[in-house]
Amino acid sequence: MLELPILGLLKEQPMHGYQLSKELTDVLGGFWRVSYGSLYPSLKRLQKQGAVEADEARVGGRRKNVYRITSEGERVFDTLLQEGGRESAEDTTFRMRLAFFRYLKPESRIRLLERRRAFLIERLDTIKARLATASPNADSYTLSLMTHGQNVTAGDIAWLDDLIAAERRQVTATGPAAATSATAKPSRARSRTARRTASTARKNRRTTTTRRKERTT
Amino acid sequence: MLELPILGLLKEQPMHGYQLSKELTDVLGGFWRVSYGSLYPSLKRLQKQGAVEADEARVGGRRKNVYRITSEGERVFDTLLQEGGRESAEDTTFRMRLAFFRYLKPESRIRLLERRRAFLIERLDTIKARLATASPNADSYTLSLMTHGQNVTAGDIAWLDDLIAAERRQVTATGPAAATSATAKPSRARSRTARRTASTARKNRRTTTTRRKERTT
DNA sequence: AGTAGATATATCGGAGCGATATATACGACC
DNA sequence: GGTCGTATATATCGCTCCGATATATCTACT
Repeated sequence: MLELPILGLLKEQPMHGYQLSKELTDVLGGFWRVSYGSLYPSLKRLQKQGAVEADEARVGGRRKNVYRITSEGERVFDTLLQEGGRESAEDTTFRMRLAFFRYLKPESRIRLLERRRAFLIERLDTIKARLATASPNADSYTLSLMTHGQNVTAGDIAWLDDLIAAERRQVTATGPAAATSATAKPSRARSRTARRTASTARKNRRTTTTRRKERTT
Repeated sequence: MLELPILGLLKEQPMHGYQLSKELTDVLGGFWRVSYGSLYPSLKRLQKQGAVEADEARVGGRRKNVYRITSEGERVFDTLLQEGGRESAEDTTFRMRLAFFRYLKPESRIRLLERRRAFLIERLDTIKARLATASPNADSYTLSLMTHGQNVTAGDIAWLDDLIAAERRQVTATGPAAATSATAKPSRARSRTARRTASTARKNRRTTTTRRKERTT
């Protein structure tokens, strides 16, 4: 899954490995920090797969392998952005996808956000069930762990609800049939339309569909 | 670090691999789910290291390797519980430690809680700094990711503050000089003293010599 | 008798990680 | 002028973990 953010960065401009390692740290907002032991093998895999191509450059006596994404790579990127991904790294994978959400059409964004939401609801239910049954004889620290996990999960769901609400608002505002915004992003700089997703909302969640449960905290 | 929860469970009672895989899922409150590809190699490492010993049992025609912790294993457990651990898995490692906090003295608990707190404060500062500098030209989703990360981290810190306060209250209530370990934890750890005398008495002769690899069969 | 599912151990290939090796470039300090 | 520390840059080693899969046996139901 490291392939996803690598290709995502190479979509913006060709880069060499070291530069990628720096920018990859930023792209998820400071979590994540890649290791060279992951990055360089990953680049080789992508190269063998035909998703990237390397041009050797030389600045002074210093060698650089400048990678650029191919059309095959673009296809791989689209696939990774929307599908698959191992469940064990679900949280990380979701963050990676979100970091490149600007390349998705609003409907796809909503689909992924709701898939993630369903996953978290399931996790929340698991925790609740466990808390309900194992409560009497459990260790107090484990109990605290579970309660905290419940709160965090509920908070994550509320956050997703905000994101979903913002996307829906944007779709209906732009016109439900238009939806072209994914194709022509100039660079990583924001699209003005999607800009207020994070800041607004918090008041009018509870959209149209069957939402209840959570919010307990 | 999988060794920590394995030894922690074996401290309570001897178990075979499959049983461990079940209980390991519980021990962290439903997060974590171990894989056999982690568990069995991990058990072999522990065995080679002398931290656990296996007794082959047979129920009907079915073979079981029942593992029991050694005194060396107890020492390894204490070390793992208090020190080291890779930074990349910091979150998971902390959860594992917390799940076995009952084996620590209150002062050690407070020390670990505050170490964790310092780590999270640093993470929070990093996020804040990043938000302050990269704010104007960043992608809105990345921004949202960082803001949410900031909130979650702040929540974690508040949770830790509660845990620390609870520990301190308990220390001063019991008497600052008393500090007898687990101090009235009703939890799952009871009745271990009797069992431990039996098992330690049994293994004292084996410690220094003839560690003959493994008990293959 | 047949089969579905739980119990039980084990290994394979692959991916990520921390550490480390090997260079070059460049400013700072003495 | 030398050299020390830091940043740039690529690459690999050993290890752990993971998902998937193989191989059995036992139980329960059909």
